[in-house]
Amino acid sequence: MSDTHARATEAPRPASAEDVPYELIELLFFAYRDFVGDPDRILADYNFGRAHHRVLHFVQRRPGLTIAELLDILQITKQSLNRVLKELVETGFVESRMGTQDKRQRNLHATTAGRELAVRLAQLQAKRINAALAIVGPEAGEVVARYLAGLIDPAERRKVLGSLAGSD
Amino acid sequence: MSDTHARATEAPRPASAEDVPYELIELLFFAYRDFVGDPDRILADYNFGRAHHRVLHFVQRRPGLTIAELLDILQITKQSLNRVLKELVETGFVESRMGTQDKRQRNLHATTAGRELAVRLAQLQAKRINAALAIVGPEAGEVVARYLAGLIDPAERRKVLGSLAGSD
DNA sequence: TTTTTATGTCAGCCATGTTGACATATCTCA
DNA sequence: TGAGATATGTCAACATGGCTGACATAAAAA
Repeated sequence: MSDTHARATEAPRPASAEDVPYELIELLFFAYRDFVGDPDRILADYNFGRAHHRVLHFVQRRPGLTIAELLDILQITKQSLNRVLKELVETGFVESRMGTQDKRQRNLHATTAGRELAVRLAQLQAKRINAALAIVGPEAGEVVARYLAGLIDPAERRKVLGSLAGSD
Repeated sequence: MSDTHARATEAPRPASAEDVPYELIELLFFAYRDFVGDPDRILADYNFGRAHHRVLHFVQRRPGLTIAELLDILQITKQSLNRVLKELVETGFVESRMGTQDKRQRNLHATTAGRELAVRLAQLQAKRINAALAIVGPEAGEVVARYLAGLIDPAERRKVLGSLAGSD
């Protein structure tokens, strides 16, 4: 892909003038748009939005998660988190228990209802993911996972991958 | 991965109870989060947000795009689009010309400044994408592209893929 | 005991999505 | 030609989910 079509009279390489993978950039946009679109419709029935979904998802996947850990995952402010978390607790989808070791901390858990909703949403997304996998071939899962991991900030990557493996 | 560990006494399959690819679901979240994070910092210097970026990007990639086509791509309302588009036009990054065939239409074009900004942002994202590609191996690009295409709504897919090819 | 840490909360702002209503110019069709 | 459909623009109001800054409390740590 580098020197395939030598351009007439040009410098060794204009840094990265035009090896921009526009196709992947746009596919990522379209794919993500539809990927998060599925749950949105269901969440609307509960008067929840995407923010609620993200919180519920990670609480369900990482039982006992603390507020600080959740903030680190979502990379939003505690005020933003609190708004949706409070609603999830008040409506009985998430439980917030005082930490046993450190009583300042809160350990978050999905309730039965929370678990059910989270799983329902995850299955919806799974359907789409597995359909895509069926098109490309199942061996693509591994490749795509490593590719997506490669898109994560290098500084974050180790931590994220560790938390993925741990909760699996 | 299907029947590897046969479960003792269970029905043929509970529909899709637990073959949920949580790893991919979460990787998609983290990857997209960081992928759109890069441009955000630059856009802030221009008092632009993500919405401006998306508009500028597609206008630059599809010169002469009409309002209706852009709305179809972004899947937002014309009021939402108009707010950011107006700003892009007023600040000289996008030009809106009356259609030649159909004078009701507007054909959108990036100005020189608009093109420069769009390319700069695309190169930033390209850096990340190419870094990920370098990790997985260049042959992954093809696989990932087909996978991401598979995530797009089937009803939309043909149209989207057509527009990608056309603008390449 | 003082300080730091983990969390909660109030108040207000901003960006970007939404709906609904309505205006204008232009095109199309009977 | 005249009626209706179409493409766009715009006003107003509202919802969601980010943000900053300030301040409060309880518990841990120094």
